[in-house]
This record gives sequence, structure tokens and C-alpha cells, in this order.
Amino acid sequence: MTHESKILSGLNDAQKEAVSHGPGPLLVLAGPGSGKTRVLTHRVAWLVTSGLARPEEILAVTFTNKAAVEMKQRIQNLLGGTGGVRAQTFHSACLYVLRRDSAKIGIDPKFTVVDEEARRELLVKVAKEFRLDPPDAAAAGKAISFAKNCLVGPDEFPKWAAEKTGEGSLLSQKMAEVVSGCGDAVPEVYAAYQEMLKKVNGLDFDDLLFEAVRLFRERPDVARKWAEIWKWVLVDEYQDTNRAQYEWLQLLVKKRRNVTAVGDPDQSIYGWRAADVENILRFKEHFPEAKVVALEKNYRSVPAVTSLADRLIQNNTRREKKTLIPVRPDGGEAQCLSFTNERAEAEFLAEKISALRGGQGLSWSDFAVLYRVNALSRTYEEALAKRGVPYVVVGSVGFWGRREIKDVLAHLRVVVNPRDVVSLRRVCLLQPGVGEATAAQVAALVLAGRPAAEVLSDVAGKPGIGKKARSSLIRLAKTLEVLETGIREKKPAAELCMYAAESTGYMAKLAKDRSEEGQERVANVGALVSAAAEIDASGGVAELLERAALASGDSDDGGGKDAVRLMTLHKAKGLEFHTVFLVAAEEGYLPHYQSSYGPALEEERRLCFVGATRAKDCLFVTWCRERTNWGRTAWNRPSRFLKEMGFEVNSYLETRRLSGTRWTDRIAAEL
DNA sequence: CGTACACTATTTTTT
DNA sequence: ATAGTGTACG
Repeated sequence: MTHESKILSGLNDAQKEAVSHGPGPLLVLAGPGSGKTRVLTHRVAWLVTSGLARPEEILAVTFTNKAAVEMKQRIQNLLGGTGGVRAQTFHSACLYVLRRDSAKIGIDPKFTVVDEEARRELLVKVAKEFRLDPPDAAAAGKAISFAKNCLVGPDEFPKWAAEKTGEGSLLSQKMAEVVSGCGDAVPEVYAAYQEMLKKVNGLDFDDLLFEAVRLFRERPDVARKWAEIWKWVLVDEYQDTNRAQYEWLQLLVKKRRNVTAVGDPDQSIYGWRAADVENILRFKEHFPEAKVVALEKNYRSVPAVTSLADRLIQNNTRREKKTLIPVRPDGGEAQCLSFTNERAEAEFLAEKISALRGGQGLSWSDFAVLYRVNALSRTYEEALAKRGVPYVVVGSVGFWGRREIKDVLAHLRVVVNPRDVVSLRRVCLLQPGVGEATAAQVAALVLAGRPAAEVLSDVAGKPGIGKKARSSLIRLAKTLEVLETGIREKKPAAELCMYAAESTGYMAKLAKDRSEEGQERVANVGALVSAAAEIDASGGVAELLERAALASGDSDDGGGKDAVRLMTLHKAKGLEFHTVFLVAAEEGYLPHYQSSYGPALEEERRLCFVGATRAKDCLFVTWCRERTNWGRTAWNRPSRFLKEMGFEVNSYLETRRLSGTRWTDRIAAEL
């Protein structure tokens, strides 16, 4: 067998067709559990082994860091090394381009990537000048983010917002919500916020896409250069692309047209942050010569699960007809259960997990509890803990988002981008004796164009500065100077991290806290040094900061821990579990009350679809008549999606399975 | 400037 | 219920 045919063996006909498609646009419509990632990775391997592409000519784009890592690993397994194939997120691909060419559109390539936390900080500061309070600032921030994702600048904003309203799309629905939340101050705040970003030489996440598009538009020669580098582009989760991502891709592939888009319109769940399902629905219009392959066979779930998911999604109007064809034989179960309150629901689930694990020889990590909103996790956590069931809540701040990690890295940021006063402020506030007032003084002087170390020494000498503050400012100035030389001489990032943490007294401060939390912080800084050492093997400080910025929002997924996973429906996308508990299937939660009409409702339905199709063997959809949220107890109606899935829901006592092979009535027993 | 305490506003999803 | 903000005092 040739290497090439080895890559095709074991694939079904549709998969083979997609994998071995030659040049030209290809759209793969891949239902849940149909081997989407498999097709993507095998296609990359096939392109290489067939000789059509060299590895370094291939760019595979994903939405999450996790998906990018997985993709890389699987390509590596197939090819025995990635050999230069780039698999990365949209944001990191754009960042890669901008670091090299941003000067061509007037952006200093040493710019800082402003993460969510820093962004909020800047927005609040800017909004204050317009007499907006923090909630209004947040609303304005949403509108700004939305606009950037739609490639709309501050000047075009008013006209665009007016046009958008009443358009009937999900995009316009979300936009209307956002704009109504903060009134007509948005354009001014937007402009001022951009001004501020420019001052500190920072780009936020949305800017990475926005500016990458601007670069390709304003400098066709640059676009051409990158199109020659990445001759083959593959996109995962295409249904989640927004306007900016779509445009960037167009500019990249318009000449060679070697674009592979893989996705499932029924799993588009990010409309609220400007993803536009139309991108995938109109692929054929954008690329008339495109080949379209549908992967409808579902290898993941038992028929009981696929059939109810299929029934549910048929209720969406704006979709292309497509079915889920189960490959697996009958078995497993899909049930709907109701409870008087969330306590009973949580107890049931904890008990059920223990029983199933023992009975079927499963691991804790074979179970997942999925809910619509994070706030719901608490009850389930308590019940699991009470029974001694190990669990992880996927969604808590991950490593790169931890305060201590960001604190240490802020020192390096200040040196790499001398105008980064956001990081400088952070670093100053860490010093004993230094507060808001002093930090602001320092920031103002640095923005006026003076080097940070010099400013710190100067401010330290000013009257009115306390003794404690004086000595710590001087110490900080020295640290920054040393880091500066260290970076110039390309010292290892690990060494510099260690130095930053130690010489500023930060480590000592952390170590003083003897609590478990405090000790964990110390350990995390140690882990940062190790991570830096790993990165030093292939890069340096720049790479470390890059990785930290882009991963700062990543949530802790529990690693390989054998524990039940608790997470939101959004976070469950792309995952699968033996048994899934889809909890709080109640009107108000699923669909969420803020999205219970119009196009947004359809997205809620897709969300429910995504949740249900995570289950391989068992699916339990549960709802409670009564739920206590923050102090208040409310009465709930069962989710309309239950009926749509085929469950008969007459009253809370009689929730039963309508059709299917097994008819179990455990409801009475549970109540 | 830093801490302690009280009050209030908050809750959808996140690269 | 809780986290985050604001105020008063050392």
C-alpha cells in the first residue's frame, strides 16, 4: 500500500471524497460525530503525501487554542512530524502576519496584545470621560467588539448601526440589544478607545483580525506575499466565522482558491459575538465552482440520541435539509426527567453517575454535566462533592489567566513595548506603598515619551512620595533596566521571568501568604518558569508573551484528570462523553430568557442540539419545576425543546419518553 | 496609601 | 449568594 492510500484507508466514501479533493474550493458539511477533524487532518496529510502541497504551504485555522493543538498533534501522528504545517487560531495567524508586516500600515510591530482584562480596564477609563459608568462601558465595549468583527470603524458606526437595525438577522437582533444598552455614546467612546489603544501601542483581540484585514486590503502586495506562502488554507468550524475572518480568508485565497471549509450550520452558536452563519450557508455563492461534500453518518451516538437531536433541529427554519444517520446499533438510552427542584435534580445526577460508573465500568471522565449558564454549576458541584464524586468545573480561570502569571509577565511586557502603560500600571501597583495616584503619575510621564526606568527613578525622588514607595520604585526601576538588557541580549525567558518575580520582591510577597491559595500562587510562578523554559527551546520572550496573551482567556479543562466534567453548552462543543446530563432544560434557561424569540431562539436550539449530540451512549435531559437562583425561588416551565425532541411533557409529573425503543419510567421513583 | 467593612449591583455564551 | 465597589479610618 502506498503512503497515500494508507491515508485514505479506513475512511468512508464521503470522507475519502473530501480528503482527496484536488485544488479548488471545497466545502465539507459535517454533522456531529461524523469525523470532521479526521477529514481535516487526513486532508492535510493527503495534500502533503500526494505531492500537491509542501507542508509549509498549508495553513489550518481553528477557533480555539485547544483545537489548534489537537490538530497539530493529529497531523503529526499521520505524517510523523508537522514538517512546517501551520495549525493555529485565526487570532494567532493574524498576529503572526501583523508582527511581520504591521509597520506597512503604520502600526509599530512591538504592539502589545491587549487581553480581555486589560481591555475592560481601558474601556472603563475611556468611558468615564463620557460619564458612562462601568456597566455602560461594558455595553459600549460589546458594541465596539461587534463593530470591529463586522469591519466597521468608529466613523462608519452610526450609519452602520442604523442600517443594521430591523434587518431581521441574528446579527441585527444582537446589535439592537447591545446598542440599546448604552445609547448613542458608542461612536465617541469607540473613537476614544481606539485613540487610547494607539497611545499605548496595543491591539485588542478584535483588532488582530480588523488590522490584518486592513493590511491585506491596503497593501495588496503584502496580501499577495502571504497568499504565496499559504497556498492551501483549511478552516475548521467555518460556521463560526465572522465578517472579519471571512474577509481575511477571501483576501488570502481569492487567487489560488485552494480553500477547504469544514463546518456545520446546525452547530453555529456564536452569533452573539458576530459570527455569521451566512458565511457557510453562502459558500456556494462565494465560490461557485466549489465542491460540496456532506458527512451525515454519525459514528458517535446511539440512534436514540441522534434521532432526538435530529427531530429537534428540524424545527429551525433557516437551514439546509440534512439528516443524522446513525451508524451505531441500537442501545444506550435517552431520557427526559423532571424534578421538584434543583436539589433533587442534582442528587439524582450524582447518584446516577456513581451507579452507572460502577455498573458499566466507566471512568468519572466519561460523564459530563452541561448547562446553559455558569451560574448554574453550584448546585451540581455540591451534590457531587457530597457523594465524593470527583469533578472539575471547566471554565474557571486557566493557567495563563491567573493573576500571578499576568503580574510576572507584565514586567516583561513593559520592557518589550515601552508604551505599554497598562502593564506598567499593573507592575507599579504591585509595589508596596504605591497606589493609584503614583501609578497614574508614572503612566502619564511614560506616555509623554520618557523611558519607564527613568520615570520611576524621578517619581521616586519627588516630594510627597512615601519612604516605602520611594525604595520600591527605585527597586522596580533597576529591575526593568536589568530586564531590558536581558531581553536585548536574548537571555532565556525562563531566567528573565525568575528575575522579574524575585528582584521586585513579588515572590517574597506571595510566599508570605501561607494559605493554600497563596502557596498555589508560588507554585504557579514556578510553573511559569518551567513553561518559559520549554518555550525557550524554540523561541523566546516574544513567543512567551504571545502565547500568554492569546491563551489568557483559556479555561482550565482539568487536563487528563479522571473527574466528571461540568461545563456550559458552549464549552462542550467539539467534545464527547459516554453519558451526558443536559440540565436545567427550562424556559428561561434553555432557551435563555434573553434569547427566546426570533433568530436568537434558533441559536438556542442549535445550542441544545450541540449539547445533546455530545452524548455517545446515554443522554439525560432534566428540568425542575422550581429553581432557586440568587436568593429567589422561581417556577419554571419545561423547555419547549423537550417537546421538539419528542419527549411528551404534559406536567412535571409525567415527563416521559414518547418514542424509541425503551420506555423507562423512573420519574415516579425519583420523586 | 492601605485596610476593613458595608453596601450594591449582578447574571449568557468568549477568541 | 457573591463579587466587586465605595467609604471611612489608621
